[in-house]
Amino acid sequence: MKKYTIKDIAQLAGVSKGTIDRVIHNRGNVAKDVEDKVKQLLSDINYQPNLIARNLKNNKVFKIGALLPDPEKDPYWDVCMDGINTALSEFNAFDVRINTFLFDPTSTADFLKNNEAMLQTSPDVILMVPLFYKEAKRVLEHYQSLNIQVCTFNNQITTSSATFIGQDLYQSGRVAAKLLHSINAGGDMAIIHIDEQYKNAVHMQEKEKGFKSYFEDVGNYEGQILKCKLKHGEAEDKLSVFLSKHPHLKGIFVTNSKAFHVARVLQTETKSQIKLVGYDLLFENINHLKNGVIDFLIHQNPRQQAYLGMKFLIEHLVFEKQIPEQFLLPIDIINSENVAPFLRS
Amino acid sequence: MKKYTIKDIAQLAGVSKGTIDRVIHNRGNVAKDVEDKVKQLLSDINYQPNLIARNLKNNKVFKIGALLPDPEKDPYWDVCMDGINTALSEFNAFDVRINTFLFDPTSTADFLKNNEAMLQTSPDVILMVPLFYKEAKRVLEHYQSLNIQVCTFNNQITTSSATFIGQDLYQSGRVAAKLLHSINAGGDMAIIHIDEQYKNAVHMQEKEKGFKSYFEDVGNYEGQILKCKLKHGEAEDKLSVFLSKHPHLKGIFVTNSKAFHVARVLQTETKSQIKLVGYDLLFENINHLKNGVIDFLIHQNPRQQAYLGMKFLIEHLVFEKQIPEQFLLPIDIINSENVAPFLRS
DNA sequence: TCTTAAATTGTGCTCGAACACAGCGTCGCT
DNA sequence: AGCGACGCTGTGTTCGAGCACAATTTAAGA
Repeated sequence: MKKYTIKDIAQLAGVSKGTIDRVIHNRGNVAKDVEDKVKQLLSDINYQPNLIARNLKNNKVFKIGALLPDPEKDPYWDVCMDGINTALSEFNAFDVRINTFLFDPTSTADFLKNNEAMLQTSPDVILMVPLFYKEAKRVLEHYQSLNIQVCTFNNQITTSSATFIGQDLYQSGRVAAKLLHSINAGGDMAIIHIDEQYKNAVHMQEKEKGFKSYFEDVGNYEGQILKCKLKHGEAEDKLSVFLSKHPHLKGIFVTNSKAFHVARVLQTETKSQIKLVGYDLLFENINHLKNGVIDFLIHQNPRQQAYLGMKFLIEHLVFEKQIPEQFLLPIDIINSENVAPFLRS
Repeated sequence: MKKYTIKDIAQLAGVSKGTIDRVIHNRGNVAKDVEDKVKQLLSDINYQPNLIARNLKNNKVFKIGALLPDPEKDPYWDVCMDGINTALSEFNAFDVRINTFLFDPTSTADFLKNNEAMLQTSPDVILMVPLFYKEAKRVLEHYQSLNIQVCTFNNQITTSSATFIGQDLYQSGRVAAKLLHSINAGGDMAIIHIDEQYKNAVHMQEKEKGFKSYFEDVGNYEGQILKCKLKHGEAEDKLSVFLSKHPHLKGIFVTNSKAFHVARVLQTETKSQIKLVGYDLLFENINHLKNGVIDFLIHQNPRQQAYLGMKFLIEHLVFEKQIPEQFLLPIDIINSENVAPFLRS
């Protein structure tokens, strides 16, 4: 219960605080028997250094590098900065500085360029969205060799040792399936991938797998599970064709934040009975959620992901806390009635 | 960007650090013109004192009093201690001590007794669940007169100035309504209050109001909205009678954590088509969620409520942060597929 | 003008950890 | 014996804020 200081321990051990300090930091120049005795004492009383005092003395400016997709190019990333700033303000007692670099989420070259720029600022730790698998892998290996702690979020680079913060995508596919199953008596279901690029391929595949696995677990589900890929620009036209081909379709699962494209098409059909589940609280998605065309959205909570990443990194720097290898956020189910508080928290 | 210290400011103002300190803390004994000049300077450079150094010097032990319902009497409260301990461990760099007092959630006398005991420990700030309106109101007024900062959660005492952390109950009723509306083609709905006691009356009424308001907004909803109150002990028998009286019933909304009672009854009916929505991740509720008798649960997140309360209080003590008057948590929708991570986070 | 009280301002120590440096004893070598 | 080298230990300063107390200036009264 009582908090021991180095001075207390010095007195107990009958030596000076300098010697205790040498033992604690393994700085040598301590007689073997004294070292053993002090080490024993330290563990006996479970000595915890006063981190306040340590930080005051060290008086260090911690530098964090952030490498994120540019929200101007994709509004999905808009809220990340909020999360980062929340974490920063929680720790504004400490001198933590951040250098943010925004890359074009469609350009691997821009990713690498900004990564170089970030390296120039010689950050102590790094927060990044490893959007491009191959490039991110190499970059992460580089940081590991430099012994720089990294937190990644949104995308999991499984081969990397960097900490990952995000959702269980397979399970989120199952959540979507369960939702569509709940709100439909039965019928055909469609998994729709929109604007699929190789960078997101793994994402969408995991969700698809989870979705399918749910209906397999249900056991001889009466309807069919269809699949449809749509490319940018032609998405809405192709979708209309797809819908007319499948009149028994009862539910649609869009595997990314582009559900609003589907919603636009469904909206034109009079009295569509097709239920729609998608991802992410984009402005247009929320509008369709409120007017009833989208039934549920799954919230991936990029704000919280960025917030947690920052928090982990800062606590690591300031308190030398260990960062978990992986942190999976809960899968938030959103409908028209509970959406409001998620937009600000 | 640069961090100014008292010494820096003293130099800039051409006085000693003692004078700066007197100005900052309004301790008087400073010539008017010097005071004005220093104050101007402080605001010009937006001086932020180094809270690390302040805490080191003050070296204070902060005492928090906690007054919570006993989890042994109602398992709903089980996870509160987890939340409290999480907050405590996040701030273990500071010397924050907590004295927890558990009261019987069925006894106002026990609430008052434990409150007295807590007062004896002379806490700096207090975290409490003001379960009993009348008694809690008086207690809170007392603390206000003692100038002790209080965080309450779970129950809102609207007349009090104490901070409240919890959910928007009216809105959570709307969420339940929307969910039942989504998973049913139509039909009668029942709001079921189980074990209603005066202490929870407001709770349940708010949820009921929200639930009804949703169906009013839908506009000439085809089914009826029924209501049913069940008392402890006879709940399941009375419910069977109620169900046989209302054969067109399609959905049930249980306004507290006792949905498992309804689930037990529904389970016996072969192929029941009645959908069920309730509250809280109790063990038995989760089992029924997984076997499909309960369709959705609304998570009130008592762990998070307790965690946030502690966090607010500690940040207030340590960093002198202001605590918001009210903090409403998002309303989490839980089904069988996303329940897992909520049990530990 | 001198004395004394009051008003103002400056100095120095403290908190706990980190680390530089000084001190001291022992040993070996010439 | 004299000398440095080395191993070990103790001392003192630093970080920034807070506060007690010393020091100085100013005002007031005789």
